[in-house]
Amino acid sequence: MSSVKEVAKRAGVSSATVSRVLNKDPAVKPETRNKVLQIIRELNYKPNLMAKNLRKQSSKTIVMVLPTMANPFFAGIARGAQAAISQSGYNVIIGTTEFDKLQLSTYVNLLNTNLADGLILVSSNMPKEALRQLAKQHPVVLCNEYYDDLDIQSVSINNRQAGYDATCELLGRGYRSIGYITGTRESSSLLGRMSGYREALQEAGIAFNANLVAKAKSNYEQVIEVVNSIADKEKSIEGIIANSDMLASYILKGIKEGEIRLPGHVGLISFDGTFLSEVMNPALSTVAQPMYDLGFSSVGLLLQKLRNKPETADKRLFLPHRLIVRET
Amino acid sequence: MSSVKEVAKRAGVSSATVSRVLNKDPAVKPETRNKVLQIIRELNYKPNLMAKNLRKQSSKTIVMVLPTMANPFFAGIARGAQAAISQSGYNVIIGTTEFDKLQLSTYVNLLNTNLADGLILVSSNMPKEALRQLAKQHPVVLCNEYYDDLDIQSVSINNRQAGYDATCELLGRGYRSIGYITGTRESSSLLGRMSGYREALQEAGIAFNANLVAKAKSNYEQVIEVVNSIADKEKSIEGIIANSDMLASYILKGIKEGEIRLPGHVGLISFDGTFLSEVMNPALSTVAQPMYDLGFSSVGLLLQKLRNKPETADKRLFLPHRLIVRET
DNA sequence: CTGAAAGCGCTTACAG
DNA sequence: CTGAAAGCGCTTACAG
Repeated sequence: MSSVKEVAKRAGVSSATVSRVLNKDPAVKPETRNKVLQIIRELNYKPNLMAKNLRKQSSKTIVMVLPTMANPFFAGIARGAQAAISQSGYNVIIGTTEFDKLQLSTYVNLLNTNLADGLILVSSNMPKEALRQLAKQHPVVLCNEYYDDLDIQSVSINNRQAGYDATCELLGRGYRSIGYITGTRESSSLLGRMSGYREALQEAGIAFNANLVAKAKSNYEQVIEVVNSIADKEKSIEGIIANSDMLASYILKGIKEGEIRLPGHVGLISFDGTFLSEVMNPALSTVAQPMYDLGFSSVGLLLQKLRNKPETADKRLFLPHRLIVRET
Repeated sequence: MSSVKEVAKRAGVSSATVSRVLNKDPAVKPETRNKVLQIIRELNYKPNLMAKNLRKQSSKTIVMVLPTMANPFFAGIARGAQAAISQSGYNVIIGTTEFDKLQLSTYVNLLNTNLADGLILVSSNMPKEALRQLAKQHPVVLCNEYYDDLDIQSVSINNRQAGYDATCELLGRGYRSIGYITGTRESSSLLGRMSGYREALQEAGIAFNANLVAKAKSNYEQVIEVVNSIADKEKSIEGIIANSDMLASYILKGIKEGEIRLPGHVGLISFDGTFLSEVMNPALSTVAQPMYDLGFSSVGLLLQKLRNKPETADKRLFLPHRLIVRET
């Protein structure tokens, strides 16, 4: 493995000059530059970026932490992130917590040990205080979640509006008893959607009914159980909003298998708009999120921070969602 | 940000001693160690791993390159990889090529610039010669693919056997005209499966019919077109093997939408066994691959190489697959 | 058991 | 336009 030193020796110049050529310093005389470039080619020299990064005090690496890759929604966000980073000169370490709180510290440690320059937290349920502390010390961008009282840049859809839109669709079909199935995580996005849900109900003159709302872990058995328990309590249920395509796909399967006992036809709208929603039978009505753009923008905003560009005015970036009505 | 130097000063010792404490050198006197550890806690000192890695000439990072996260099969492999790396002291950069050949060089460059120590190529279609060169210079592990004449460690299922098993299942139902739909990529895994397919046909006394085999890009329209073109040529088609759950899900959708014109009922078996196969309606029969273990083992083998452990005897690790017969 | 010194491979302020 | 020297923050062979 050759080094600047070796290139320098062979080119008859100093290491400083080689470094200048490498960094496209225009001050270098053309002849010198060409000589150096030729030697670089001859030796097939590649700079050691660990050394460069140490010297420059930057790892040129960012971290994106997602709950899991098992949900295509998050996989879509990761794709957007990859695309955004690809020509930037940065690398991205994509990590998942798999819903295990301990894991997050692993990734935060990358910041503390100078292995990463910034962090994107996707659908993180990190406590607000911890988040505040973290963002004080390192560049952080939130994806999908946001806190009005925290000065952290975020990217997401307008969840209140999205919840409102989904509910209105079901109300528009004449349904008055509408359930809401969520995952087990408390989150600002869920709160937003729930407030839109309540708002739409209120406008329709329907009282909020806590019996119609329930949490389920993201596995088939739990979802079946939870939907049945709602249906048992509220025989008149006509519609269900599922907080993700994954949840909705389990519900659909449960209905088909006869394991979910619903009183009759029930309208179903989910969130995310992954390919799952297209491919299911019946095809899912869903509030599509711009997964790719969510990931892409998150990276864009973080890079902007890292490069000390003047920040965009808004601390919160809202990307448009889109209600897609299909068969459910 | 504090450094070993600062810790050393405050603890009244040299940097060397601080470093020894950090690295759990047993030679350090207990009193000294405790004093140092106390200062480390007081200052909340975290070592700069860029510096450490430069000195140790290892990035403690590996790269896993996958075709895309959009396919849950690859997402499953990534999950296994994450799990395997988590307690290892290494980090993994997970990259996707999104079927763009140029992208791969980005990740290979991480090796050349000392930003990564080793590489896992998942379902890579890198040309064999390039692969040989690469593996000469860097630790490489292949996942899903393998080359008998290349001395590179690999992890995969036994694709010949898997193709054989899938075909036998359809033959066992009495079908004699069985199609095979693949993606557009040439690969050793596909060749393996095809040879199992042909072997099973031959054993059943059925001549191989090239009209029944076709490639499609992984998008709905292409799959519809390709399946229809086979069905047009071979009116008697009774069974289809799809090279992935993704392909099969498009076929199912095409049938349901009436866009695929099949002569009658057709048996369908896919590969992978992602959650898609469970959740589709009808539920897919599939040759399940141990996604998680494929990712996990790939990382395990690469770490073994990096740590200079004596390598396991076999260059090829075959993990078991499992035929799951559901509704299709 | 511990320290002084060298060095990993870069970059850059300074001097000329 | 270019070089000598210092330094990023660690680790380790050597000496004592």
